[in-house]
Amino acid sequence: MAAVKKSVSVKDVARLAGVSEQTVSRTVHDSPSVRPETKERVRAAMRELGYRPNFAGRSLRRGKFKTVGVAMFNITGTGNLDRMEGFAAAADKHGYAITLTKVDGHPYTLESASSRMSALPVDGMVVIMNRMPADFGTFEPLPGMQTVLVTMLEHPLCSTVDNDQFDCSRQVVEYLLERGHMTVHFISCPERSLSGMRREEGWRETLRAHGIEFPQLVRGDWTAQSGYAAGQALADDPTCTAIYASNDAMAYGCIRGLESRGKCVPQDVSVVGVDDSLGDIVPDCRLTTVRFDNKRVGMWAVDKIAGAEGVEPGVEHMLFPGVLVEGDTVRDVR
Amino acid sequence: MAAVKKSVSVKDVARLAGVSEQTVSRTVHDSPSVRPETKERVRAAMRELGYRPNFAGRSLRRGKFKTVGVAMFNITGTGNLDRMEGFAAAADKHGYAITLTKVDGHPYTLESASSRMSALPVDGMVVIMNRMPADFGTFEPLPGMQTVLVTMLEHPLCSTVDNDQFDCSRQVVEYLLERGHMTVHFISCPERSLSGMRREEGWRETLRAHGIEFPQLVRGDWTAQSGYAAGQALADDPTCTAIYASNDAMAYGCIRGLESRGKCVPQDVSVVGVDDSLGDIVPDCRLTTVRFDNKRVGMWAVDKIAGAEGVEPGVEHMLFPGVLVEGDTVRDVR
DNA sequence: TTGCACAATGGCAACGTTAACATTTGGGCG
DNA sequence: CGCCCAAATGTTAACGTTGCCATTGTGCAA
Repeated sequence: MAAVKKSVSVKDVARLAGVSEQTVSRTVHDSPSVRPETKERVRAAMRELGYRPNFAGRSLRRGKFKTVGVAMFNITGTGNLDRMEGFAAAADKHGYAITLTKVDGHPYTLESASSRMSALPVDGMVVIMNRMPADFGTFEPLPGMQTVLVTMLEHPLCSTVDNDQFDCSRQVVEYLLERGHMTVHFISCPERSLSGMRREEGWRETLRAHGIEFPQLVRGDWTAQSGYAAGQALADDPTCTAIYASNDAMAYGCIRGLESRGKCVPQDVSVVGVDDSLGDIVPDCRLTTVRFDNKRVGMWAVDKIAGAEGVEPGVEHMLFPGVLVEGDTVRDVR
Repeated sequence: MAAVKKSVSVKDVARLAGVSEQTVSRTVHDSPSVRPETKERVRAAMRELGYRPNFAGRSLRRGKFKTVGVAMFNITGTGNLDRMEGFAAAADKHGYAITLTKVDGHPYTLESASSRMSALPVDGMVVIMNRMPADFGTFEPLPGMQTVLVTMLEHPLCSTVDNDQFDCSRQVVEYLLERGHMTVHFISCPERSLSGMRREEGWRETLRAHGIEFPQLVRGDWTAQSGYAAGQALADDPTCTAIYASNDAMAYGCIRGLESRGKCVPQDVSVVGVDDSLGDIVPDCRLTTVRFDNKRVGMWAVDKIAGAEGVEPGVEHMLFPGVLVEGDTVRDVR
C-alpha cells in the first residue's frame, strides 16, 4: 500500500518488459513493426505499473499540444453553453482537448486574450467576442498561433465565424411583410451588443430595401420587463400590427405588455423573437422565433484549428444563418 | 518577412542578450538575484525575438501542469455555465488553467471520465455528475490525480461538493408551513436526476418530521408544460394551498395552469420554485424560489485541487445551502 | 555458401526548461 | 594586504518521449 513515488515512465516499463524504451514507445503507438507477443508483454508491463504517457514529454518532443484554447471575456452569455458543446465535440473528433480561459475585460482587447493564451499549452485559440475590442483593427495574432474570432466582423488576419444576425432580421422582416403587415416595429437592445446592433441594422436595411419607412424603434435591455414596457407603449399605436423583438425574453414580455393593454397576440398584433430560448420555460405560448445553431459555430471554430494539422491555413469568414421557427404568435393579415 | 521557422527558446534569448540560459530563466521568473540592467537587456532580447516560454518544457521539468481538468457528461445543463464561471475564477486565482472535456456517457462511468483525463496535461480533475455512474461505489481515482466530484453523494475516496438540495426542500417546506399552510404539494421531476431525487427526499422527510402526511406527488419532466398540467390537476384539489415545484419552469407553468382553472396565485394557492432562473424571462411575476451559488461550487472544486499544491489533500465533502428568495407568489394564511 | 532484403529491436540524441551546484567578481573589514 | 562573504552569473544534468539511424536475426535467391 506504499504510495506511488514517481510517475512511471517508458523506462520503467521497458525494464520490466525486458525491451528497449523505443519498443515501448512503438507499442504505445501500435506500430506494425513490433511482434504481437512482444507487444503483449509490453502491454502487460504497462498495466502492471499503471503507465500513462506523459503529456509534457510528448508535447515537448512533438512540438504540438493537440489542444485548442478558448478565451472568453464573459463566461455567462447566451449561447455560450451550446458553443462549448460545439468546441468539445469538434475537439473530440480530432483528438484534441479544450482549454478554457476567462480573460479580464479591462481593457477589452484581443491583445490581452492573446497574451493570456501564449503561456498555455495550446496550438491555436478561439476568442469569443461579445463587444468591440479596442484593438480590433490593429490586432495581429501570435506567429504560429492560429486564431479564430467568434464574431460577425471580418478581420484581415484572423478567421471569423458567427451566426448571421443581419440575415436573421431579414428573414423575420420579410416573413412578416409577406404575411401582409405594412411595417415591422422593432424592440432593440443596448448599443454595446455587437450582435444586437447587427440585428438592428438588418431590420432597418430590409425595411429600406422594401421601400418602407422604418418606425421609431424602442430600445430595451434584453429583459422581459423592458419588453413588457415596450408592449404597453406599442399597444396604443394603431399602425403597429407586427413587432420584432431582439430576443425572446423581450418578445414574451412584449406579449404580456400588449395583453395588459387589452391587445391579443396574434389576433391584434404579431410578435416574433430571436434565440428560441423560451422552449421549456413558458407554458402557454409557442413563440415564433429564430433558432441559431451555436454548436455548429463552435465546431467550425475548432475544426478550423484542429483540422489544419500543419497545412498553412488561410483566413476564412463564415456566417451561419438561423432558422425561423413558426409558432403561434404571428397572424396572416392578407 | 520570412516565416518564423522554429519557436524561440531560452537559448536564443541568452545568445542575443549575451548571458546564460539560466539568467534568462531567472529573468522570466523575476528573480531578485539578477541585476536590473541585466534584466532589462534580457527583456529587450525577449521582446525582439518574440520569446514565450514553452509550456511543455516547463511542465516536464516541474512535473506539474498547473491545469485542472473538468469532465462533463453533458455540457448543456442547468447551472453549468455558472459552475464554469467558478472553475475559471478559481483557476485564475491560482494561476491555473481549465481543460474541458466532454465524456461519452455510454456507459456512464467515473472510470471513463478518469481514463479520458489521464492522457491530458492536468494535475487534478473535476467530474460533474448529473446521474448516477454505474461504478460510483467501486471507483478509485488515479494515483496522484486529485479528483473532485460535483455531486451530493459522498464518496469514500474522492472529495465532493454540490448544492444542498435536501436543505433546499427543507427551507421551502418550513417556509410554507410557517406561513400557515397545512401541507405542501410537490411537483417532482424525472427519477434519473440525482439532484431532483434529493429534493424529493427533502420534501418528504421535512413533512414527515413535522408529522404531516405527504400528499401524492405529481411527476413532471422539468418543462413548463408539465407544470401547467400539474397546476390544472391540483387546481381542483381543495386541500392544496401550497405547491413546491422542483424547478422554476414547472413552477411558472403551474401558476399559469392554476390561472387557467380560475385559481389565483398567491391569493388561492402559493407557489415556490427552485433555481432562480426566471429573472429576465418572465415579466409579470416575481416567483418565490431558491437561489443556488453554482459559481461558488465550481470555485470550491478547483480550489481544492489548485490550492493543495503538494500537500497531501484529505477527502472532504462540502454542501452549500441555497438561499430562499422571497417573491410575490406566497401568501401568509395564518 | 554467399549475398541480400527485410523484419524486429536497440542506442542515442534532442525537444525547452530549471533546480542544484559551481564559479566569478567586488567590497568590506580586520 | 589578505581573507571572507555576498551578489551576480554560469555550468550541468535531468524531466519523458520519440525520430533517426544502427544493429541483429531470419529466410530466400543466386
